[in-house]
Amino acid sequence: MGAALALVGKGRHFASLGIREVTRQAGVVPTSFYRHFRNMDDLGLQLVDELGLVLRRMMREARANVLQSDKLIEESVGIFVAHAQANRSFFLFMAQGLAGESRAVQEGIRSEMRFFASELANDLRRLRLMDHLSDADLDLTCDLVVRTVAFSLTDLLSVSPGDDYQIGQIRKRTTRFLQMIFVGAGHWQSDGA
Amino acid sequence: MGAALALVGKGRHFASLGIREVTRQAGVVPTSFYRHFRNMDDLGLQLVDELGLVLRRMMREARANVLQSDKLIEESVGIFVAHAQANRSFFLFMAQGLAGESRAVQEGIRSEMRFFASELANDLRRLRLMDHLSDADLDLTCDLVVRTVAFSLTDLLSVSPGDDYQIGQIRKRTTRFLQMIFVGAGHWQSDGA
DNA sequence: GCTCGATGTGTACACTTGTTCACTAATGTG
DNA sequence: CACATTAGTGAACAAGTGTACACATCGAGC
Repeated sequence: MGAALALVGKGRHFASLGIREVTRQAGVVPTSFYRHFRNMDDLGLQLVDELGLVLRRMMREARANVLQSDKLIEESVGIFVAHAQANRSFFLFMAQGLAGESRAVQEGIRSEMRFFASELANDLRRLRLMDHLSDADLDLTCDLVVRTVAFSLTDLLSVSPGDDYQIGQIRKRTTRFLQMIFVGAGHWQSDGA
Repeated sequence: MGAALALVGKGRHFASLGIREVTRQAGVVPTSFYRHFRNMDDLGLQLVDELGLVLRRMMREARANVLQSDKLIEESVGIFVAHAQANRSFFLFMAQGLAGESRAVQEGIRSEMRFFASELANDLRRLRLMDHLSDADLDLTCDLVVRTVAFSLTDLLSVSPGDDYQIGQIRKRTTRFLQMIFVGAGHWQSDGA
């Protein structure tokens, strides 16, 4: 799994990886692959599981550091950007998988995103922010937020990892996106008028 | 190019296609490939160009049918969904390319999206909607709108083409996303307070 | 009518690929 | 200690891959 991630990190697309290629990168003979996975899709699914752990770690850190609700959005985006850089390959895999070849991987990533959105909704409820929104509308908002952040991933991962200026730009832009969404949510009336 | 699109439409990922595979689908001998393209990346770039045409056609239709600004958002989303279904393979290719293997294709698609966003900004300016926004903030809004729609593509393309119920759900949800964004834009003050 | 450029064909070569099978080295439990 | 399980090995095979080269076909313009 580490070898596959490494290849993805080097710019390859997961869908184009082969068993031999992965085992070569892992410094292991091709047949060893079958000791751990039935095929590449299987490997992908297990990577999705690990991706879940990464996302949960990120959430935990966000919750710990964003208690003072002053610059809530800005801080959260900062943490996201930091994790995206620290786990570049994982997030590359995630961005690729959303439109990937394996339906199962696709569904897995989508499901991680749904989970993330629902946790965000819980947090907002607990903090008594957005109290005027119905449950459905809060879900809508959080879904939109998660999508927006996920799309920023694409920007983030397309600039070279060391380009701090561009990364800063993306962070600022993403922050403004979220601010605009929350302004919209703040003035939202459920009938949609 | 048609053959490559056909394979993408059948669920394959563009990054995993090979020259022989494409020519086989095209009913042509492998060496013929080189009469038209230098390699697969080249093919991808030419597909991006054609994708540009598809998007422009969509824009033209949207402009023609959405003059009465009553249900502007709803109608636009409807047209988008219709085109996404009519040109399924093209949009699949677009969704894949955003996190694809070829940096050039990636940049090409991103550039098409920027163009789309700037055209949208022009239209909104011309219709005198969002008149209180600065140029930069209008660009921000349109960028967010285009991203949101592009992400919906992923949802749209992951359900089977005939599943009208789910497609309707996605259309409604996307519409609400855009409405929320525009509510946010309507109450936006450029200092970001 | 002839030539030329564009398109397609057939053959060939050197690799790479997925998967199989029988075998070996290490590991931790009784 | 012996034993079973787990992870890794090496050789082998049929099939697929990218690319090169010389040759065939065909339609447009002089």
